[in-house]
Amino acid sequence: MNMNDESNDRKINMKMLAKELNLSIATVSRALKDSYEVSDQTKARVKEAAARLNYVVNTQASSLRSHKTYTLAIVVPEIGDSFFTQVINGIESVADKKKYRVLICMTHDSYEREISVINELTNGRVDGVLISVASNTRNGDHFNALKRKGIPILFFDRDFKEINAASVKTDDFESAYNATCHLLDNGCKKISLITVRGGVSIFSAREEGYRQALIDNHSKPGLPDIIHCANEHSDDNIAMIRDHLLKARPDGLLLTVEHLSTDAYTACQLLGLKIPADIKIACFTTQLTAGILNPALTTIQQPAFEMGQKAAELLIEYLTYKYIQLENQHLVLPSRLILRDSTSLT
Amino acid sequence: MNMNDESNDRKINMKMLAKELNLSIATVSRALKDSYEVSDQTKARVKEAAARLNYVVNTQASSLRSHKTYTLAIVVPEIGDSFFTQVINGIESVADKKKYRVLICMTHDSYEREISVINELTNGRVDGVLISVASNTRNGDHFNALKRKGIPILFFDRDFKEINAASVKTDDFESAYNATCHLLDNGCKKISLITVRGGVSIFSAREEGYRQALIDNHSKPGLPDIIHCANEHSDDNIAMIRDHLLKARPDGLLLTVEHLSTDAYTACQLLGLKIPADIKIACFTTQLTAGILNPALTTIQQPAFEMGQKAAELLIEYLTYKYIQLENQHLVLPSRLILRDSTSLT
DNA sequence: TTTATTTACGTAAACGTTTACATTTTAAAT
DNA sequence: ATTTAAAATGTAAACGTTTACGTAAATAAA
Repeated sequence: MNMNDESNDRKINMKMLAKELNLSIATVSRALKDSYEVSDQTKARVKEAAARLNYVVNTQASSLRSHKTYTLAIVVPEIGDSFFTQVINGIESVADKKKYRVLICMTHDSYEREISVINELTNGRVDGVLISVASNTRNGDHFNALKRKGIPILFFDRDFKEINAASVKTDDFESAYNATCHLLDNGCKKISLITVRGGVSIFSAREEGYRQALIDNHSKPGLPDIIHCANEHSDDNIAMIRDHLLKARPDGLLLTVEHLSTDAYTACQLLGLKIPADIKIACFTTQLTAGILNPALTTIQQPAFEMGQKAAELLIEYLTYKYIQLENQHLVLPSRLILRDSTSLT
Repeated sequence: MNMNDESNDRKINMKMLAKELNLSIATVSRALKDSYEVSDQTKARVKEAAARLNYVVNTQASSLRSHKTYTLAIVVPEIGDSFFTQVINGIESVADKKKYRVLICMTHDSYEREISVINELTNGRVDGVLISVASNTRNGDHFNALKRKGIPILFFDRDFKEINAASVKTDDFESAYNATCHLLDNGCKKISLITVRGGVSIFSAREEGYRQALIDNHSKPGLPDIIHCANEHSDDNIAMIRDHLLKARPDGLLLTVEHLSTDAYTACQLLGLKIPADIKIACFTTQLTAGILNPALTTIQQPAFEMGQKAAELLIEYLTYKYIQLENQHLVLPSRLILRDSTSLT
């Protein structure tokens, strides 16, 4: 590698390509975009030179001028959650095919951070936003601001119902209902729901499914029994669950969110409770490790990857041909109840 | 909300702010950046108006002009891996403080995708790149191209040794050595290493640690015994491990990467092998679920979050004050061996 | 008072694209 | 050969910032 290499490589733009080829910048730009206005021969020349000189378009200049970024924002509470990870992979898989990029943003499940993340996105960095809202989001002004700037929004999994926007969700009510029935069928008399604080609709839907299953099965007094944890893995959660196990003595637990499985298992361990003999547990999660836990965990497995795919397809469809009425699109994908040892008959 | 709101909100830029305030665009720009060239009174007026009108700077225009993006790229094989997730969170935590954003890119552990991701980043989208290389990356031209464009690069965890660049890693040799010794101490006579294909230096370092521990402890013939899996969770891996368990009959396994734990546990289950009675297992992982597996898994826990923090601090330090010689920075952080039931004496 | 310095602002040229519009070249129609 | 249409290219103005440079007003130094 000589000094020439070094200096040549520093910033090669269309102007240089144009000079190299004795063409105007306009023609170079069009050739690179396969415009019908430029001859095949010129296209070939331009592309050859671009490849040879390692030219890569400056997306900032490009989108500044064209108002198109070919980028989708994905806003999630956390990426340390197998569900969101799989959704992201689903989104990325279709985005990639359609020549879109993704910008992953985390809110750390905080309403305030969500506002600032969304506000940042109003500046034209992205063409659209796919979001799973924070559990304590209590107002949708930031979403409306985004919509008013003409940036379409689509909710996946956790939506915010006051906002009129497209959504892709799972059948939370039904799957919680079915899981509760399964626990009842396998002999549970006293099932508690362990869920998280915050007003996210999917959690209330899961709660409703749990309640309805109890009603339909003539549950004993003292039920429903619901406790609310923090929406992150924590020692407080373990203590809270342990106290509940001691006081209420449930023989079944339905956990509404992935990270609660570790806390619930730990609490049972601390008390010497045997799963499933003393207490049966089912959890909403997509973690692959569920099958090798002690004991293997019965899960309500959501179609996370597919959810991401559907969400991205919908949004990109809208961005490409504006003819679909995005706001009216509401998809519901079915979850699967995967039976494992943690709820088996003893 | 009336029609006025709707239309007012659509695109508010510095020009409009300037007109609203009877100032020049330059003064508005400077006021928003707290330049010493503008009076406190004017700054206050500008900021008030900006807040009132929901102005947010167009980062594309800004970085196009200033050649500063205040964005770091994080390039990882996968985000569905607790280690990378935690590193990302570490990076983000310090980036946030220093007013940097992060752009997360996945290579899906493919050399080809890595090239295209890195090439995309040469166009000025980011100020620097933090990367953990794909396991089959066999050439560093794409990294050199990036460096030649003046974009600094820093490797975390998985580096590419032919490239002269900063790195933040863990003590792979020592921790593999210690884990192997621990297995030997607890009675293992025949320990196999389960690792992944590809020429990433951290895997060879872990392999060397394993080898050296065997040598130092006068291991039996037939050792070292090493098998190479695909670098993703797969049924092939399970089959491969099962075959190995049948043929070689090891009484100890050292797993070099997180996702192998599920495969190894599953393979043992299939063969009816009891952990730790029949076989003891230790694994490099940062997963929280390790403690509730069946049985709880002994882990070499890497300081993932801290690694992210250190990496980001180093890179941002360099970007802010160019006086440190980035390429000469090589940090090694110690891992911790967490003893659990999967390797306990029986 | 005059001159020098400091403070606060304005002007205008970039940054690297895209694209409406104009122009030239080539081919087709008369 | 002339006119008309189509194809290929060029010109120049945007997109929304930042910043070098210039200038006027206010203050300090002479």
